[in-house]
Amino acid sequence: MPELPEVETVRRGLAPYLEGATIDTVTLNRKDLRVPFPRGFVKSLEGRTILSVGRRAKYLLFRLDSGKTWLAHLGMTGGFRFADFRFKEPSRYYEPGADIKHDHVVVQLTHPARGKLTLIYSDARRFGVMDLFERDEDSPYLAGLGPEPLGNQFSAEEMAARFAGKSAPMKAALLDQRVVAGLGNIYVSEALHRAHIRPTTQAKKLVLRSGKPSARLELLADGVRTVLTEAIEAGGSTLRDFRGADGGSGYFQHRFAVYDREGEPCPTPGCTGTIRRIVQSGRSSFYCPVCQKP
DNA sequence: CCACTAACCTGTAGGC
DNA sequence: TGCCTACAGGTTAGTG
Repeated sequence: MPELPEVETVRRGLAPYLEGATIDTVTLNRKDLRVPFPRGFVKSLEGRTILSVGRRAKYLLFRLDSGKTWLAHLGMTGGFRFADFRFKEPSRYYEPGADIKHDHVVVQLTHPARGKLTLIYSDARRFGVMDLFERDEDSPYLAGLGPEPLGNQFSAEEMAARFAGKSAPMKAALLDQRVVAGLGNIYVSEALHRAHIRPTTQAKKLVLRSGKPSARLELLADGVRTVLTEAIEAGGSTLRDFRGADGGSGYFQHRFAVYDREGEPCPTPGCTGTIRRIVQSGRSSFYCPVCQKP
């Protein structure tokens, strides 16, 4: 579910409900997700007010009035929702019609204007992560991340510097969060298609001898920015009101040019190619063999 | 340092 | 219907 546009959509959905809200109770239904919850996690959240909901790459950052930051990563299947809840006992909730098997974190909050809310983190595969830290520099998850693709630091020149001498295929190079932070399997295929670059092309081939980016690398920087921006706009339009949303609906309304379209005609104007699927480092890549050059 | 694989975990879709 | 395999939006430890 979550690459950068999805996480940003979640952030925008959560912010109006969480900013200014005070956390009353936190219930962990297990002791870990991909890794254990940090020591003192519950105690550090309870009683605190959320000042803002931010995002870095695919990480959500809840800034607390204590100065600490609650970090959440959604992994593959993680999502937040506000429950239509009933409580039988203080720590056991009941939600009509919901499959609560994978609800791992239940947060009760009070918002000054919206009243009492129950926020639930659900994650079937448990590839998600939660952490707590004082300063962003202290977080092993945030350290080493490359530039935000929609920020000022990201550019073709920046990518050229990172790609110089790299023989790894572009697919792997763009999935590397140290190069650009926030792309995932879908948007790597989409951005490479826009730039007419094959996922198998070696990263260093897009860097000129002078060290400057090739024309296609310039196109790629634009492609990354535009595809992410368009996806955020598509997600934001249907998920603005986050209540009851499963975190994924709406997102799928964004139309992918090549992802999961094996056998379909290439959508590039005038192109006669057919989309192909290949596997690189265990993951699917989709591309057009006609308009995406090696 | 680089490139690649396996592993983490559960659910689902498709073939037979 | 059941059984089996392949695969799924992510990341990281381990290997050569």
